[in-house]
Amino acid sequence: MKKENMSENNTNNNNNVSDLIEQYLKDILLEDDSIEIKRSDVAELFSVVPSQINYVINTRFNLQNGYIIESKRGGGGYIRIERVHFSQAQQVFDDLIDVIGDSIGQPNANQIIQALYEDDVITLREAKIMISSISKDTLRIADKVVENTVRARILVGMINRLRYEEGQ
Amino acid sequence: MKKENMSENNTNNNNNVSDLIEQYLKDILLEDDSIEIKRSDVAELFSVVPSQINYVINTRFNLQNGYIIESKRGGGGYIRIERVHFSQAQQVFDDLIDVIGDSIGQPNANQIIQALYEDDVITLREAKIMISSISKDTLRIADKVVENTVRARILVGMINRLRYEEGQ
DNA sequence: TTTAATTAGTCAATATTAGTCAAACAAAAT
DNA sequence: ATTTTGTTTGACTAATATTGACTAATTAAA
Repeated sequence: MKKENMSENNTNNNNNVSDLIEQYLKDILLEDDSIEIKRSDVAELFSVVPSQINYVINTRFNLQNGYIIESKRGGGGYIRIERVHFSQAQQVFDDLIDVIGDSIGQPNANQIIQALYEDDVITLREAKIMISSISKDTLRIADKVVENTVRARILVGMINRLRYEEGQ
Repeated sequence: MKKENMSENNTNNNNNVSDLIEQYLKDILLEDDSIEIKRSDVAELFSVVPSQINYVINTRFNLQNGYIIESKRGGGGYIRIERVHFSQAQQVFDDLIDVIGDSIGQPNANQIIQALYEDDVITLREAKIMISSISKDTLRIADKVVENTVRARILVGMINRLRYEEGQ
């Protein structure tokens, strides 16, 4: 992972608070793979409204950037930012997701899962779990078009989950 | 028996008393499969009102989480928390499917998957695949009622798959 | 057997967080 | 100059935790 500055400014005359908050969080993440913050604390530290923390997280700490966010509301609530490590097979995942598109039938979906298994990306048990999750009998959606749409989403969701692992 | 939570694999420094009580009870449960507490004692230990113990038990020690609760009022009353071992009892698959019914929200579904992981019925990776398959963001079904129905079917489908895998 | 004491359960009000969304504003691009 | 994109703000929403008044069950004492 590089930590180079995004294109816009190597010139540090940056009075964009969101960038400062981003840098603040990334500095802490240099120490640890995962941090927990209290939204209101960070907001106060930078004198911004709490929802700006959400903005920073949504724009700079999303999955594409290599972070997973978890949070909890209520007393003792928190936002956790965790850095993830991407697996090798990104291109394969991209291609598969491309093939799936936004609709896929059960036979094709099974083929894709089978291929992942044969490529040692997933185990046999994982393959079986995935197959059962998208089977026609499991979904039981009357409208074929909707069924294929939902199946595509589930399959893409699971494949996206294979992209990364937490921790080191 | 895993002690780390899937979503909390790091040092967790939050000030939420309910979480502390949960951890306190789970620490004791590491020794024994079943414990008996006196509600008022635990409440006093953590300086909370007694009914908060009920809150902790209801939210963290329900069947979905792999625990059975029994209690008795009156003099010498108690609350017993008993850990259920999923892998030991086919029956529990039935109970889980019963709990799921034909509709389930994402938080409850995640709890069930988490419990299956903690009881070594599924691996961490399998748990994460399952969670992503039923997540709100994956399904993206506008109608909440339909979403919960589809989620229930997917989860039941996957759990049934695990049942047939039993005994490798 | 009746009553008192001793437990746990329920439920709703309140408190404490984080999330969403769209409007206002600012900066960059055309 | 205008349009497009990114940032900041705050009103409203949602989730979770905490508290306490009231209820219910059980045992102990009168």
